Amino acid sequence: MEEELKCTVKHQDIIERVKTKMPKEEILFDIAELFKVFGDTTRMKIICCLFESEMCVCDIAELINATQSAVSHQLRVLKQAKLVKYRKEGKVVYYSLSDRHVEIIFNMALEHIQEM
Amino acid sequence: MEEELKCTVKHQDIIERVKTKMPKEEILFDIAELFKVFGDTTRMKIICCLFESEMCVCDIAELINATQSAVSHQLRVLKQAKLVKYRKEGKVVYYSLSDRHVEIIFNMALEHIQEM
DNA sequence: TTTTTATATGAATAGTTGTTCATATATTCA
DNA sequence: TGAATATATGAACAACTATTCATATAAAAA
Repeated sequence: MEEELKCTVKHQDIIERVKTKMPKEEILFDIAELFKVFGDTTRMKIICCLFESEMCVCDIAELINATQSAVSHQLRVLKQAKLVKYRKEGKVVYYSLSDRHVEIIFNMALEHIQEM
Repeated sequence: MEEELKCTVKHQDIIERVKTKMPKEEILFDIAELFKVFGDTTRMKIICCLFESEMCVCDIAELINATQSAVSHQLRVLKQAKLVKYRKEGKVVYYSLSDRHVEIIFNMALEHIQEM
C-alpha cells in the first residue's frame, strides 16, 4: 500500500486542513450505505411509487412490473435503511416513506441529472 | 412474472395516478446510476477531499490511505458521472468537484443519517 | 377446518463491482 | 537521451447483490 506510492507531490498544508475537516470514517461509511440503497432501479421505482401515497406490496409489484418476491426483498432493504415504514391491515401490508428527506434527496439528484 | 402474482388487492385509482406521475424509466435509471456512484466509501472519501479544494491524485491517495491505482480507477467513475472535473499541470492532474449539487446531496444524506 | 390470498424469506445463481498487480503513457529532470 | 515521477488502464479475482424459485407464515374466506 505504501511502497507502491512513489508520488511526492504532497501539498502538506492542504492535506492537513482536509484531514481535520473530513467526517469520521464511520459517518462516511453510513452515508455510502445510504446511497447504495438509492442506487438500484427497482428500489428507486418503489420509492417513486411511495411519493404519491402509501401502497401495498402487490400494487407496487404490479405498478413497477416486478415479482412480489423481488419487491418484498427490496422493501426489506428499504426498511433496514429506515427509508420506509409500514402498517398491517389484515393480511395486507401498506408501505410508506418514513420521512421527507427521501424526496429531497431524490429531487436533488433529478436536478443534477437534468443539468447534464 | 405475471403468473406468480396472485394478489388482487389493486387500488386501481391509486395505481393510475402514480403511473402518470412516475418519472420515465430512463430517468429513474440515470438517478439510480448517480446514487450508485455515491454508494462507495472510497468515492465518498474522494468527494469529501474535494469539498475543501482541488487536489492531485497522489495527495488524495495519501489522504484516504488508498493506492494510487484504486484512486485513479474511482476518479474515472466520478469523471464519467460528471461529478468531478480536472486540469493538468505538467504531469500532475488536479481534480475538483464539477458543481455544487454534490455537496448539497451529501449534506442531505448526512442530515438523514444524523436523525436516525 | 380447509383453501385461498398477501407477504416474507432462505438458498442458489448470475451479474456486477472494487481492488490489486502489472504495465502503459506522458511529462520533467539530469 | 535516459531515468524518474504522476497518472491511467487492462486483466484477474474476490466480494457483494438482485432476482428467481420454492416454500413458510399469517390472515381471511369458504
